[in-house]
Formats: sequence, structure tokens, C-alpha cells
Amino acid sequence: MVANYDEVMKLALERGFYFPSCEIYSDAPAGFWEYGPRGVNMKNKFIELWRRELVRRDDMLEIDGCQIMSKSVFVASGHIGNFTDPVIKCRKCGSSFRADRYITEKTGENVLERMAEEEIKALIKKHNLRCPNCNGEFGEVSKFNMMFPVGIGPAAEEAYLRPETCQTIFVDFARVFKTMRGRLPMGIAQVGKSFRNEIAPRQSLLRLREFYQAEIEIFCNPDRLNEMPKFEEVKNTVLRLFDGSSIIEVTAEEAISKGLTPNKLITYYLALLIEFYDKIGIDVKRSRFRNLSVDEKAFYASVAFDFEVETSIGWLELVACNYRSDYDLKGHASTSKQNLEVLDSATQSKVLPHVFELSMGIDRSIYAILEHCYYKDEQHDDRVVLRLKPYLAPILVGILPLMTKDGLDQKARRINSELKYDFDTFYDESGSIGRRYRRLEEIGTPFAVTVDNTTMQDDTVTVRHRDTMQQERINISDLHQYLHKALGRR
RNA sequence: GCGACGGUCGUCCAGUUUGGUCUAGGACAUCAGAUUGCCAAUCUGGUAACCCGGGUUCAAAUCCCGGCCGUCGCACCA
Repeated sequence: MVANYDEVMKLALERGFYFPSCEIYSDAPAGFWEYGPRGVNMKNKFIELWRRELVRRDDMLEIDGCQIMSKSVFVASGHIGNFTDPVIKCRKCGSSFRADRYITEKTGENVLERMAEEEIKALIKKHNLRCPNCNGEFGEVSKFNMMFPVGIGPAAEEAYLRPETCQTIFVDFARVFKTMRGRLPMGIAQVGKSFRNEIAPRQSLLRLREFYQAEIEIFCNPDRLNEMPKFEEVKNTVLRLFDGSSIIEVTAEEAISKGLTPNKLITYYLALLIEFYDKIGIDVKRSRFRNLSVDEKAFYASVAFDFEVETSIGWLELVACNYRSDYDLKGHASTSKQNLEVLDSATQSKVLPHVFELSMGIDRSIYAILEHCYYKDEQHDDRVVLRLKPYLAPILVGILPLMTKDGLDQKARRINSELKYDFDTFYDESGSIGRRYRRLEEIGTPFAVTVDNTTMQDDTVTVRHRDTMQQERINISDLHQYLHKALGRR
């Protein structure tokens, strides 16, 4: 039984995964959401697996940069120029439109991305364009920048909240490469918040104004994109590639030989990404890499694959995989007047690295995992089971006394005390045993340890499995090892 | 941002049409007690809400205006 958005939303609100920010105030703006206790735990575990399966596996370097950055950064990155849309507003009914698109649609005239406001105005006048809704006259052309400005210090020096975490990586690149004795290709990773003043934030975690990204920027020599010994590790990994009409399943090796992906470096990282999402609990059979067409790509990307998963509200983009070439380093080099070239030790030549990025949306990923793991068990009174991987579950194990007498509760409390420093545990004695099992499985707890009368005689407990409802009896002294193993730890 | 519709306990809903026993009701969830003792059991009791601001009126959950939020459509989406 497949979940829908409303069911996931209800579970998230009722069980403390996430909820609207500032909700006790009526002027709370849209597009801001908080993680509750269960959500933040799950998010932390998501990031831990990201570190393990991408950052450590590939020997990347992680940094943690500032969220407020100087204006120059965004002049260099192109956000000051490109992150704005020209908007025209009807004087009569107030409807607003993207000026460039509207003019092109109505007149066929090509409107350049950087066309000045005066020129746009002239075009409207020339063709006598009016509002399609009420035939009213258009007012001034305005530019809406989606970055949040901030004023630094008493003089309110112009700066911005970063609209993407990667800019920190680019401006830090030279120092990190030097001090960490970098070699190309080199990955720099970062988890952090980004901020975009969305016009219409919607659907809770899916379209936020303040959101988490986990970003990886691979700095590479563009002449050596097929020199990738590590590629052997992933050559049999299956990629599902979508060309706009159908999904083709191929191994990483086949993707290259058939020309579906451009080179080994990009293909290697697409494969790492899909392996990560498989381990995190996404049903990868319901995912695809969408090869973006020319007009869909961001202004800085020359090759772009969006990693998308199928949900009840359609295909949802979780990761943008962009080959940004030297767009960013070139921009920062010329704006800052710093030389950002590095020596590629393999060729002993100076090179301005190109960049391939994996830009993951954490919040959207959390939503997608919840939806893919949500299961309504029709065999057992429609019990709701969140079938999260053990290493992602907010609570790993519930510790339950069968009843609160004959010392069973004290015994269970002692077991909880012994385990809680190493695992996320939850002690619960309230309500019938069946009710307590149901509450645990609803937040994805894979195991429930029950203390019964037999425990008092031989120090064994039952371990109940969330998905099968089967129980096994094991020694209390083996519990630690048992849970350790269940987490897949070494 | 525009348009349509909507906003009542944690959740879902009743009450708004026709202002007045609404001191706002129910179910689920939750808490306490009793009973039971391995899969949402039963009984008793409790906690808990009219989105915010203004207006009309003797009287507003109910009517009017503004704001905020939500759903859908358009537009936008690095």
C-alpha cells in the first residue's frame, strides 16, 4: 500500500518529525519549517550515512562555511545578474508575469536574459502588450532577486545569505587545496543551510525558503575526465537514465560505451549517488537520472542530470548533478583578482579546475524517504509501519516491560540504562503491549525488547521485529552486540 | 505573485446557511487510575481548540473589512 502526501504529512506533524516554524504567531511566513525530535534524529543519521558512503568512501574533504557572504561573491557567481527575473505587473488587476517569457510568447521577439529594464519596457510599448486577464496596462518592469539581502554592521554593508552552499566551497578552494596537499580530482563537501526567497513556497519540506543542502564539488582536470581507476568499483552499478521519453537501465560501464553519459568521472559519481540512495531506503526502482535539455539547465551548467524519485505528487528532484566546468572558479578568479589555478601533479601542468557537483536537497530527501518507507499493513488492522533502515530510524529499540509489577519495570529500566549511551532507545510502560508496539513501528523503530516473567528467571528477553512482527528470545548480555550488528557497524 | 475555495482541541470532523442554552460537541490520539498480561482490549476520570487584527451588533465560531496560513489552478522553480 503506497503512501500519499497527506498521510506522510499527518504522521510528521503528529509524531514530531517536522512542523511549521513560528506557528504560535499568526504572521509566521510560509516556507519555513522546523525539525522536531524525530526528524532531527533522522536528519543527523542521513548526514552520517552521506559522510560514510560519499565523503569517506571517496576521501573527500568536508568544510563548514558561513551562511552570510559578501556581495562580491555573488557578483562573481552570477547570482546578482542572473538570479533575478524581470517581472511585469498589471496596473489594473495586479497579475504579474515573467516579462521575458511573456514578450517572447506574444511576439516571438527574442528577449536576452540580461536585457535592461528600459529595453523590455520599449518592447512592451512597441507591441502594445496588455494584460491577458483584464486587458489592463502594464506598469514598471521590476527585477525580483531571490537572494535574501542582509546589512552588515552599523553601515549596513551589502551582503547576502547564500542561495547555495557551493559558493563557500569555491571561495575556499584554493586554501583547502594548498593546506590539504590536494590532488585532482579532489572532492570538497559541505552540509549547511541555503536561503532562497521563493515566490511561492509550497508543500512543507519540498519548497522551502531556508533549507539544508549536502553538497559535493569535485574539482578535476578537464583533460583527464576518463582517468578514473576507481571507476572499476562501480562499473556494474545500474543507472536508470531518462532522456525525456523513456527510462533506460544500464550499468555504469554500458552508459559510457553507449554514450549515454559523457565520461568516467561523471558516471562514477552518478553511480556513487545511486548506491547511497539505495542504502538510505529510497526505492531506486522508482528513481531516474533526468538528462536536462538546454533550456532546463541552470545558467552555469554545461551537462546536467537531475536525480528524481517518484512520489505520490509526481517526480521529485532530490539532487542536481551539474558539470559546472570552470564557470565558478573563473568568475571568482577574475572578480577577486586571485589566481585560482593549481598544479595537476599527474601532468605537471597548471590548470584551472573544472567542477562536477552533486547538490543534494536534504529536506526533500527526508520527505521522499518517509514516503517510500511508509507502509500500511492491511494484514494487521492497517497498522502504520515506517520501514526505515535501522541506521536511519530515530529510535533503534523500544524497551518495554510486559507489565509494571513483579519488578519487570525496574528490570526493563536497567536494560534501557545500559543501552542508551550507545543506541537511540526508548523506554515505555504506558498502555497495553500491543499499543506500545504500534506506536514504535509508526516512527520506524525496527526492534522492541520486551521484559516478561521468563526474563526474571533466566535473563533473556524477546526481540520483536517491526516488519515481520516475529519475536526471538536472546540473552540480555547479547543485546548490545545484536543491535550493533543490526546497524551494520563493523 | 494572481485567481478560486478554505482555516474550530495534537489529528479528523460537527456547529456558520437563519448571530442568542456554544459555558463550543464527538471520534481518534494523549495523560492519570482500575482491570488485563505479547500485538491499537475494557471501564472511570482528566488535559485540550473557534488563525490574527479591526468593524457591525444588546449579543459574533457564525456577518463585513484587512492580514497571515493552507489546498488547487496559473506563473515561478539554481
